[in-house]
Amino acid sequence: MGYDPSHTNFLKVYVGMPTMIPKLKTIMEDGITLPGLTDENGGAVRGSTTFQPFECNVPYVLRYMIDRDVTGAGWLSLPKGTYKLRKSENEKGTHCQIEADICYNEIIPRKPEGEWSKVAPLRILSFDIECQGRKGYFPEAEQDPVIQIANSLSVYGRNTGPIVQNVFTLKGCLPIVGAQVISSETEQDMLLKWRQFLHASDADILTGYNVQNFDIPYLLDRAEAIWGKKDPKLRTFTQWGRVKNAQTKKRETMFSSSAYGRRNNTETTIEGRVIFDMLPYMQRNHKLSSYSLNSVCAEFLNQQKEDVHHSIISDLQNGTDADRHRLAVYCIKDALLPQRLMDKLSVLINYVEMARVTGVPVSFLISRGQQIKVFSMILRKCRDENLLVPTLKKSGANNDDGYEGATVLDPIKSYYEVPIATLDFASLYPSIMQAYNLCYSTMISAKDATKIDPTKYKKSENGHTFVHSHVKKGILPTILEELLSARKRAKKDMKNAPNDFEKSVQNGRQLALKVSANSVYGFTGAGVGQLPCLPIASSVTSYGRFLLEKTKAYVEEHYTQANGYEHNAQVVYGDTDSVMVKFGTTTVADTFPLAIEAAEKCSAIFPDPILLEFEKVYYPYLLMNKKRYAGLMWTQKDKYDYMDTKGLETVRRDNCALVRDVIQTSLDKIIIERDVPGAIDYVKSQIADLLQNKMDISQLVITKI
DNA sequence: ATGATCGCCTAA
DNA sequence: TTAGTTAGGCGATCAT
Ligand SMILES: Nc1ccn([C@H]2C[C@H](O)[C@@H](COP(=O)(O)OP(=O)(O)OP(=O)(O)O)O2)c(=O)n1
Repeated sequence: MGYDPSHTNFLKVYVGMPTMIPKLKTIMEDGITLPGLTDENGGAVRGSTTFQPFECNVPYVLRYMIDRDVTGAGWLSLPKGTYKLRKSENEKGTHCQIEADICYNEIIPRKPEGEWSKVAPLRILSFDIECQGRKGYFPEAEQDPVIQIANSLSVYGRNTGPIVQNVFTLKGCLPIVGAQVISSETEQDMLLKWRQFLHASDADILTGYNVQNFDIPYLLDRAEAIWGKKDPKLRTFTQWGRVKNAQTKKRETMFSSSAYGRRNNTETTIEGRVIFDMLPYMQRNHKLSSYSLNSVCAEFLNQQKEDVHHSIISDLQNGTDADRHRLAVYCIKDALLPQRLMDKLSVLINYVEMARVTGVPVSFLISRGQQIKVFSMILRKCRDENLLVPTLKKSGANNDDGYEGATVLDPIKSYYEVPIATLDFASLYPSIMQAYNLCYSTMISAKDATKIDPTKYKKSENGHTFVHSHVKKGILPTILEELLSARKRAKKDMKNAPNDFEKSVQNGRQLALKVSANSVYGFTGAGVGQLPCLPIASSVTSYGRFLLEKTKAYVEEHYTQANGYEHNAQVVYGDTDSVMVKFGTTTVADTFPLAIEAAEKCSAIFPDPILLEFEKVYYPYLLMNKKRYAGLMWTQKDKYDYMDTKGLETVRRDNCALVRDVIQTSLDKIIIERDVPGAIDYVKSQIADLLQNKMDISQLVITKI
């Protein structure tokens, strides 16, 4: 399917969902407004109340075909309404801008399941460049030219592998089996030929490994260096997109979040093509000790790549056609691998789902964080319900001292050689928000509460008041319903996965949706954010603390000898939403029925959809400290699943290999073989070896970023 | 010597 | 319009 560039030009839409809000809709009887959405709670009411409706031209709406045809996100279409227009003057004339929150997410009807890839056969171009000279980023230097560009073009949803593989080389190169070799005598010629190929390939998605921060900017900077800013050839070269005459532009951005860390990125805009770099994808979605393409491929593709050390690249380039052939083979491999990773890990399918559920363009899923997703969902729902979302004032030093979080029960540290059952709330915080209808749109002030019928609201554990869902169902609970049902689908797919690898892919998908659901709660507690509302966040955690305490008390009071059970149950540990219970039973089989019953009985005393689940038994169980334990995990009566380790050195990445290995081996001895003396002997012998310098130094290396 | 604080990473 | 949340262990470093 060809791409019609006219779609990328300006599209006429109404833009809405203003952030400058004259007055919030009053939805309660008795004239009570909902402070969660008014200026009372920090919302800024700015601007006048009367503005004319108008139309405007919005560029970039259809920038990405993947969002136009597949996710439906990326639209700015909003209902006709009254919005504020901000005018500014400059030498070119009057410039108009709408003061509006962009609703990214008009959902387009989805094609039947499984057919979308036929509807939009996305073309993926994976590429890699090779530079001569020093390792590093020196595009201006004479001696550091781009010497090769390898490409692999494939069509998503067709399991045919790459439909085109080629390599552009500077100077001659021997033919390569399965790939086209296009040689140039000058770097300029090579770059222009590559740019021509890019257009011919008409890729929807550009991928590679670290292309975002290296290959793409290097090509652009290099082009500028060899042609100079003024040369029309530079203008030609940088037209990579689908809009005629549009230059590819890059800019430096900074992104820092506690989850993803601090990152400096180069963001490049190519009209009509999404840059989807596999390196940041890997860093965000997989916890690894090394993110080199080599180790990632070893892990996920069971494939090693031949490495050409950068110090000999120059010699090879200056050598014969056969030498350059060796380089090219290596380069092609590097271009192919990211695309294969993408395929194997179902990256696009999973990200398209996430984009659809949350209503943000796919590109945001790599370049932005959780806030934009939640905000986008809020805007979407609010638009449906005719609610307005305020723009809060830039809150300088807002809520300095945070709020109280979850309880972690004091562990009774021990090595338990009896079964310990784990009872766990399913999606605790999201289900709390649903059960108690916690939302911006349902919160009322204490003063207002006195004015209405007490059957209509409930005070949370820490004193904030929310109306019941029969009065007004909250926005956030509705959003959570959707997220959790998406997660349920993912969990089902995980259960039905044909093999372990597919299972782990589905597990990643399921976990990503879980994090997004938990981020709805996190969003309300994010002091630096678009719409913080600490009363909601702290109510959620206070309910959580309450539920955990109740559960512990119920189990310990109910499962007693006085009530006719063989032993008194004891909660030995618990964290946020789980309790570890020693029922006093000695076999896994005896523990199951008790645990199942306990979970059911507890669930019954809590409102829907709060659900306490019996998930697993640990037997044996080594409880070291808060957030540090290990145990053999049983989800079925007859055989254990694997050893589950939490918080111990073996699952941390800030240790040297020796520490990890020694602890892993001793844990194996203690928990699987149940040989404590053996473990002690082993550790002693290892220490002796260490003190006598018998250890390999590589075992002691701590790798830091 | 010893307790407070910081950096890092993880559990939830 | 950059950035979900709190709790908490453990080793290193600082302040006394
Ligand atoms: N990244 C996370 C993980 C957890 N939590 C909070 C909200 C969760 O509801 C609660 C319990 O976390 P769990 O890891 O047990 O996960 P859930 O209960 O949400 O899901 P499930 O137990 O169904 O896997 O802790 C959070 O805010 N952010």
